[in-house]
Formats: sequence, structure tokens, C-alpha cells
Amino acid sequence: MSLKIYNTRTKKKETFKPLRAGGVGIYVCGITAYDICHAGHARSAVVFDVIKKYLQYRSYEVTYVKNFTDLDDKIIKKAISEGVSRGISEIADRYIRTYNEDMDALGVDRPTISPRATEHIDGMISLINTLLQKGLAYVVDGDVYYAVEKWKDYGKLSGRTLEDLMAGARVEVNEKKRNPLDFALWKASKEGEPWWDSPWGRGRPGWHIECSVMSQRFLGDTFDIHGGGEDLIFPHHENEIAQSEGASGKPLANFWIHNGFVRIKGEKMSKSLGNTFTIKDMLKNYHPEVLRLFMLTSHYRGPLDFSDDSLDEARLGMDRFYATLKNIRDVPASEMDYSQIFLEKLQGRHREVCDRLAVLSEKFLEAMDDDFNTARAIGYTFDAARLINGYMTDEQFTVCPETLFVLHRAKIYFEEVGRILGLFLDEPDNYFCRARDRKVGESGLDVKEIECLIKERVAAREAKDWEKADEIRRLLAEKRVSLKDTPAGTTWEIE
RNA sequence: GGCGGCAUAGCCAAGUGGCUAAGGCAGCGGUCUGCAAAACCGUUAUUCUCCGGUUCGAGUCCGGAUGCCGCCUCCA
Repeated sequence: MSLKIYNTRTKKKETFKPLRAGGVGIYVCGITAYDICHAGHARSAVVFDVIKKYLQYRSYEVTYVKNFTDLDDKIIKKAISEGVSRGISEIADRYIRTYNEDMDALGVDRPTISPRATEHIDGMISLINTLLQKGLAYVVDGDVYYAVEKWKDYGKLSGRTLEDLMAGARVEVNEKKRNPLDFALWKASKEGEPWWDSPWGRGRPGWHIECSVMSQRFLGDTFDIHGGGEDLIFPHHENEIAQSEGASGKPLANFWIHNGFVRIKGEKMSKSLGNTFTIKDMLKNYHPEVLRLFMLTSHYRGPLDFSDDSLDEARLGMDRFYATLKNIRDVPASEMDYSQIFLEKLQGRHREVCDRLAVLSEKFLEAMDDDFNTARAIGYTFDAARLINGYMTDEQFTVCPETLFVLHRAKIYFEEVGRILGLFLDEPDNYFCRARDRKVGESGLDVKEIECLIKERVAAREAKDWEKADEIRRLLAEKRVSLKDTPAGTTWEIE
């Protein structure tokens, strides 16, 4: 089996081969730290987190670099509007902190390296110098521009030619530029803006140059995977290629991966449309793994439409998984020893379940190998849940060494899948309590009162006083509390 | 205007030219259950927006039409 990845550069799925056997270098363009993160940031982060986790599962040593843009017009604007004393770094620090909180909550692993643009100004100046020496850039009044006409491959990532771009030019008029498509590598600072000394006077870097410098610094001239949201294909990544390849003469990245956008009611979610919702808001209403499951049940390259209904649906799916996990865990394993059970010795249903689980496990990996098809992979995982539920609710089911062996296998299956997707990491009881407690908080109900009534009902049921039991059920139902009688006792939740 | 993507059941969503078009949610029938819930079993697309073409064979490839969306301006 080999991993295939869709490469934006070639518009094809290609077999993945790392430059260095056993190791993979990934660079993903990170956030500009000037505001609270929204669902779009979450999607991108989760997608690349799963890609990273899967590569690690496949035994690659992954170096994952994701930058923070901590120097930018929007940050400057925010600092000015807030009259912040320490300027842009205070703004950037604040939003980097909230970003990290959000990512930790979502179960997104921290990157291997998270460099900040302002830490690499020297590198940017030296890269711009190289581009000037190579005749790919020019200086005008303290600004430095990249001359796109001098770079033969300009447009190769986004599939556009200079003529295409000219034809559709919606570019601001800037008389300093020789070609309207030229972009700034360095900008002379205006009054009140942060600045750094450079051979071209006091100024600050353009947007694209930081990624060229930081990726080269940590991953080398050429590395394996470069990723980001699909909106970055043009101009950001196109310009990165022009800068990096123009300077080094070597390909920047072998694979370009771009995730699709988050939408609301069919429209792109974006700050300019004002239809964003933040990660923090979503986490108030949903378990983080519900959000992950939702994002991973459609393919990373396609659009993903967020709505309360679709998130609620994802929650039901997640409930299903955790119910299965709870059932497995609640089997009284006690002291029963199954160390003498081996797959080869198993027969009948036990053997059949193990075999089918093994097939599902294989199919899961096949799906992941096919351009990280998490949607299909999760489909097989639902099959596995049904398989195990069926096994456990069968009337022949009894707790015995064979059963424990099979359930142990199931547990391993879910752990393996969960490690790759970043799911099933919570304790089942905790998962359900979190959901319930959240609702209790909203409804203002008294937990002690509810549990007291449940105790009464349990007693009534033991006395086979069905009338009283039903009366209590009805009483609680009026408060939107629904009861479930299971072999392990009565549980409750809020509708 | 230039470039590109998408269109699959009531809804969400996979689908790599060839066995019966994954999976989830909702619905319906059943098993189980004191009732209920969960779970399980069965069922729900003779067909993949429409029209042509290539092929022994197309949801999948090609051309066209329609509709929706994105990039070309900061954006994940």
C-alpha cells in the first residue's frame, strides 16, 4: 500500500515519496494574529493535524512547521485602534495565546516549530538581497518589488499565465511598480508604523517573504509538503514560489496541499461577509471531538457547510461511537484471564468478528492512503461500531475469555483509528457527562433533585410498582429530562 | 471580464470505467424491553442536474447546456 496525495501543482493524485527516507518536512501557513479564530481556521488546523498524525502513524518522523504572522497591516491597525502601549507584539501575543488555547481544546497537536515573522527579519533582508542580485527584484523609493515578468514560471501553481492575470487585473494602481502584478518584498515604513533598518532604508517586509524565509530556515530549500487554505494558492503561494525558487533555483515543495473552505448556507465564511463563528462559540455547544468528526466526514478538499443542524447530526454520530466504547468498557472484565486465547484458536462468531474487524482496519488505512479520505475511513469505523454492537447484543453473548479477547481487539481498533483522527480520546462517561452538564447549566435544573427522583423510581421499579415508576418518568419528562434504563442502571439526559 | 471547482436518496456525504451506487441523520417494518430509550435485523437512489459522444461497459472519461460556489483585494 502506498500513500497517494493530491498535488495542487499537478492537479493529480501522486504517490507520496519523502525526500529523505523516514522523514517528512511540512510547512503550513499559519494565522495572522489579530483576531479570534473561527471555524475556517479550525478546519485547516484539523485537516493538517490529521495529515501529520497519519504520517506519524505511518512511521515517518514529521517536522511540522506552522508560522505566526505577527507583523501585518491588520495588526498595526488593531494596535493603533486600541492604543496599545507595547504595540503590535502585544496584539500578536494575545491572539497567539487564544489560538493555542483553541487548538489545544480541539486536540490539534502543537507544530514542531512555530516561528514568528518578526524573528526572521534578517533572513528576509538577505533573501531580498539575493533576489535583487539575481535581477528578479528592483528598488523604488525605499520599496522593493518582485518583477514577475523575470520569473519564467510565474503562475504555475495557480494555473494562470501572466496574460490571464493581466486580463482579469483588478490590481490597485501603483505607479512605482513596473508591472501591476509585481508585489512588494519590502515596504518603506510610514509615520507611526513599526520599522527595521535595511539597505533600502527603514521599512518592513511584504507579506509573502516571511514564509519563504522560515520554510527555508527550518526545512531547507526543498521540502516535502507545503499546505494551507485554498485561498492562499494565489497570490500567496504563487509568490512564495517565485521568491524561493527564484533565489535557490530549486523546487520549493514537492507536494502542495490545500484545504477547502468553510461555508455558511452555501457562502464562504469570511470576516468581510460577517458570517463567521468562532471556535470558542462552537466549543460552548459541542464536544471538541464532535467538531472534529464533523469536519472529517467530508473530504478536506471540498467545501464544508457549517450549520447547527449538521453539527447536531455529527453529535449524534459521535454519541453512537461513545455508546459503543462505553459498552465495551462496561463489560465486567474482573479477574477473568484471556491471555491463553489466540486468534488462531478462536472459532465461530468470535473469530468472525475478529476477521471482519481486521478487514475494516485494512480498509480504513486504504482510505487514508487515498489522499486522506477521512470520510470513507469514518464510514468503515461506523461499520466497526455496528459490528461490535451486534456482537454484544447477541443473545449468545456472555462474558468469557473469548469475548474479552474480541473486545480487547475492538478496543485496540478504536484506539488506533482514534489516534489517527484525534477522536475517542475522552472517557465515555466523561463524554456523556460533559454534554449533559452543559445542558443542565443552560436549563437551570437541579441535579440533586433529579437524581433523588431517579432513586425513588429505581426503588419503585424494584418493587414492580410500574405506575409510580411511570409517574416519575412523566414528571421528569416535563422538565425535558429523559431516562434510560440499562443493565448497568438508569441514566438520564436532557432533551 | 480572466482562471478554476462542484452538481449523487428527504437531509449530510463517500465513490479510484466493470461484482448488488460506502457511511451518517431522518422515516418505515420487525426483534429486544414492565413502559421508554439504546442496540440489532430488514427497508428507503432501476439511478447519480440535463443533452450528446467515446467504450463491450460511465456517477466515474470527452464536448455542450443549466445551476451553485471560489480565486483574481486581506483571508484558513
